[in-house]
Amino acid sequence: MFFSVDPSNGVAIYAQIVRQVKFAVAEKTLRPGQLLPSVRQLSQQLAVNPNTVTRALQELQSEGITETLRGRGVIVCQDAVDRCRRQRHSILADRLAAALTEALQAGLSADEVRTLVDQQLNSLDGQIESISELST
Amino acid sequence: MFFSVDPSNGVAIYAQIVRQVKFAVAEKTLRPGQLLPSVRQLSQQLAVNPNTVTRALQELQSEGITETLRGRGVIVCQDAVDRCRRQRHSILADRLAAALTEALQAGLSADEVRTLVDQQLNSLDGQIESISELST
Amino acid sequence: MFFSVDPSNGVAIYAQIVRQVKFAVAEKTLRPGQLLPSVRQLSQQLAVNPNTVTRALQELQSEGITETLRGRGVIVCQDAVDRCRRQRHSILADRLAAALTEALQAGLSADEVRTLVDQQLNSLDGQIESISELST
Amino acid sequence: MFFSVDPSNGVAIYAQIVRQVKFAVAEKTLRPGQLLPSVRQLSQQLAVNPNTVTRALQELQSEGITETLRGRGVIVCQDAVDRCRRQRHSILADRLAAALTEALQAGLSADEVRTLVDQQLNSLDGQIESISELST
DNA sequence: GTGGTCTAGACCACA
DNA sequence: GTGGTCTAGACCACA
Repeated sequence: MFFSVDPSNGVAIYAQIVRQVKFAVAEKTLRPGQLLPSVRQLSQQLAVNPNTVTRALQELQSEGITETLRGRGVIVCQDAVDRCRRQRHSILADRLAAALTEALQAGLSADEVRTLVDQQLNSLDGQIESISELST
Repeated sequence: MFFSVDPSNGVAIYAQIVRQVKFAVAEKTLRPGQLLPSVRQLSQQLAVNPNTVTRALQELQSEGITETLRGRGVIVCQDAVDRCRRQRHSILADRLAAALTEALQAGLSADEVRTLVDQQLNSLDGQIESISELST
Repeated sequence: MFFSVDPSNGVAIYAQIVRQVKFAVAEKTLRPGQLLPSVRQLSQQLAVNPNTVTRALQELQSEGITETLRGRGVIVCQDAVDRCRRQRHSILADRLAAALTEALQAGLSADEVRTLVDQQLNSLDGQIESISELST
Repeated sequence: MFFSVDPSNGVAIYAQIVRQVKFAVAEKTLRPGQLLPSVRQLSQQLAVNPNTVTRALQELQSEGITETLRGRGVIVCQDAVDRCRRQRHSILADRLAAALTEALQAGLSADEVRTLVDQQLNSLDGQIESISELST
């Protein structure tokens, strides 16, 4: 359903997985107590090595977002939603801030940046809606 | 004068340097024929290992943006401005698009993203102006 | 100098490494700011795969015991000593408690256990002293 | 009656079951010819998957401690008592030795270890007596 | 030289 | 079927 990974976007693959899981928990697409897709499923779906998925799950577990039930799978912790919500905002804001800073330093004015953002939001918004529809 | 590097922003340091040089050329802050700061100066200014700067200069040279004058230093090529202008737009747009896509996929609406962008532009704009003034 | 690993003692190898590093920090054999042996050195010294060492270092980093200096190595955090001291006691006590519980449940009396402990301490004490001397 | 399992004590669950059966035989809590509790009973009592119990029984059978009577259940072999007694001592001593070695290597003195052992024996001893009473 | 990331694949414990 | 651990080895960024 919902995870995707871009090997060339500068963020480590395992970190992209970590972020998307947190986002899904914040969004309640993934609910406390719910089983994550298995390592094997995820690694196939993302076309990524199982160990890379495992690395992401280790990180999530060490942050107390997920919990392992031996032989059953990995579930979302009861108290993960709040933590994920708080992190979601700062993760997104940090990344946006980095991109915007770069644009301003590159000599664009704030207005030029706003225009660029609007263009992109319009085109992206359409794409993402259609992706969501596809997966329905 | 104008370069800065953020080791934790997901983009390799040498790539950040490459981008900033291209941006400066596109902006005419750095003009064809002009000498770049030396590897030593740059590495000190950025608090970065000289090899990392060298790596960036190799990249710029292989893309035909800069040229080495033996015993003198590294200069911007005559025909680099156009190429840098074209690249600037796509580099910034790609990075913004990646950040915006992530925000939309994380469940924010286009309007929420626009609000976030505005907040950040306002705060960043102030900071960057004051940085520019400092370096004047 | 000081790390050793027993692949067959029921505790995962990476966890044994984690514990020994914490113990060394608690003991001040390893001091804040000091570089750990490199992954390659440790993996050779312990006759263990480098990835296993890396796994241990990830754990230590996620607990805030160590910190990575890119290209330089891994150092002990300034505030790690207290945390390691507190953990050392509980790690040792937990493990001892498990072994002692097992002995009592197996039908030994408290006195029999004490005798067994004394025998072992006497023989072990000698061995460990001689190991320390060897490495001097 | 007497078995208990700790999923987080570093020893595989099936191995904990094997050990406790051997201990019970050594103690004559479980006598030659006597039927063990059924796989279902044991797995319920220990809150463990039946396959894990089965795995333990396979191990016991392959060591000649128990024997299967088709349609009746699993009984203790006639000659198991001596073997279990011999093993009990070495199992307990090995595990204690490992825990004590770790404590000494972690920098505790033999006296500090003895004190720790005494504290624990006192508190454990009480607990285990009360458990035994409960199950009477 | 340093650690970080990723792939490929083995074997184990548990359900 | 599930995840956990470990090995072996590649390639990258940075010092």
